[in-house]
Amino acid sequence: MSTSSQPQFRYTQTPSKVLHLRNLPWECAEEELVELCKPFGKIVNTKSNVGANRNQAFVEFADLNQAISMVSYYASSSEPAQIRGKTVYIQYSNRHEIVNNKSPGDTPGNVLLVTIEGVEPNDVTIETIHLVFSAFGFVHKIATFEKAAGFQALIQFTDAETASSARNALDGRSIPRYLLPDHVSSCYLRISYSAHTDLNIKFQSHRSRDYTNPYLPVNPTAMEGLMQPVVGPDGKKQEPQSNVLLASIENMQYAVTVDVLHTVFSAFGTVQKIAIFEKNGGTQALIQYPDVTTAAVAKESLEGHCIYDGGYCKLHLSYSRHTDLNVKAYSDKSRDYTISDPSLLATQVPGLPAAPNAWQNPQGVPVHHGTDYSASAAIQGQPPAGQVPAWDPNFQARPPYGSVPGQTYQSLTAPIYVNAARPAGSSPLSQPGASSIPMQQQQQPPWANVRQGGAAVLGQPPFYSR
DNA sequence: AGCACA
Repeated sequence: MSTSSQPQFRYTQTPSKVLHLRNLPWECAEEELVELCKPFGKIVNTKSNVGANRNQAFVEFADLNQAISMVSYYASSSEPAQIRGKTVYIQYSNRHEIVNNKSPGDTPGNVLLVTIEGVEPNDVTIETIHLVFSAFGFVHKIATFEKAAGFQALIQFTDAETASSARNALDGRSIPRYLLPDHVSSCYLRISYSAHTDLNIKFQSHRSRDYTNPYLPVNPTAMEGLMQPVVGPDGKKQEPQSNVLLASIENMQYAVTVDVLHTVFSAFGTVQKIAIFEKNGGTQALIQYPDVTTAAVAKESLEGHCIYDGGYCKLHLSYSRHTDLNVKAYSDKSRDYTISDPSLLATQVPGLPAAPNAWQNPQGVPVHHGTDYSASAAIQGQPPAGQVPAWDPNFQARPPYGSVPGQTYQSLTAPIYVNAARPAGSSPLSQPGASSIPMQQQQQPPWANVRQGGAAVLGQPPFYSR
């Protein structure tokens, strides 16, 4: 009898854009896969360290013919495909695309995000970190900070290759015992790539260093104790005030855009910058004011209130530890209103006064994480030429506020709004057609109209419904 | 040396 029950034979596999590579050398890097495969076409995705032995990988070409050309070439070649002198076996994968293979931290860059596990921040000095990572090349800058994930450091190398060698050598390893205090038994490094390319270090301090600029001033207040919690009159700890507010948005039934936040928070003063990001499955935003006083007023006025009536998009506010956000001048998740020249909006020239403190917000800065290898321009926060973001075309498509009442305008991206069609009594706070939204810009945002079926509470900040 | 669930 034939063995027809076997699922697949190698000679009957159907071609696929995705190739399955096995017998790879130990810890084969994605760069090595790309080197091997890119002569045959454009690689749009990879997945390495697959299988029990982590010695298999997948490579996806842009075009089926490119995958066919690679398989065909090595099928008839006298020299087998090799990486580090080891023969690599190549077949068509039985899938036709690599799905969601990469977390952002796997996209190589010159800056590493290092989480130091099992230690208190004081156990590992910045000098120790510098020593350990200098073994792989010149360390330009280091910024350390404490996050929910623990004690972390951003370490900037000259290039992605140097960073990669450090990551490959140190990820999962411990800092040598003799560099640690006696009471620390183990200290594991978890290393991924940061999306940053250039850290902005303001001061030499116990938490940050710029080794490219020895004349950078030493920050007297950046030493111990700057961020000690303030104790209030009731003895409770109060978080230190800041000009930057952290807003958590609860029950977000409607999209909350940068523009929505800008209008809400502009009621209390000039909003300099906004960044929206996802954290712990929820949506959060950072809103930067010029001063602490303005932020404090906004916080007190808005805490617990809803952007939309009916309990939708409820705001919870706290003070951020940030003082100056590093955000893209214009993206769907961030805005820098301090850049006034429209030509700068598109290019965000590095080194402008308005682009500081890259290191302060390693997780909050919205960054495009493309799986395409050509996406590096976006990672650097600079839109490719010719792809200058435009204002939402819906803005222009809408009639000015106060046009025919009752007329409905539908947007692809927002819930349906109806001009001034708010049911009487749904909110005692805002009057139809008498909005006092303090507009900072000429553009007419879609939500300036009142949402159908309930009064939006935009526009009269001191009286938001709870 | 033989197919991924993060």
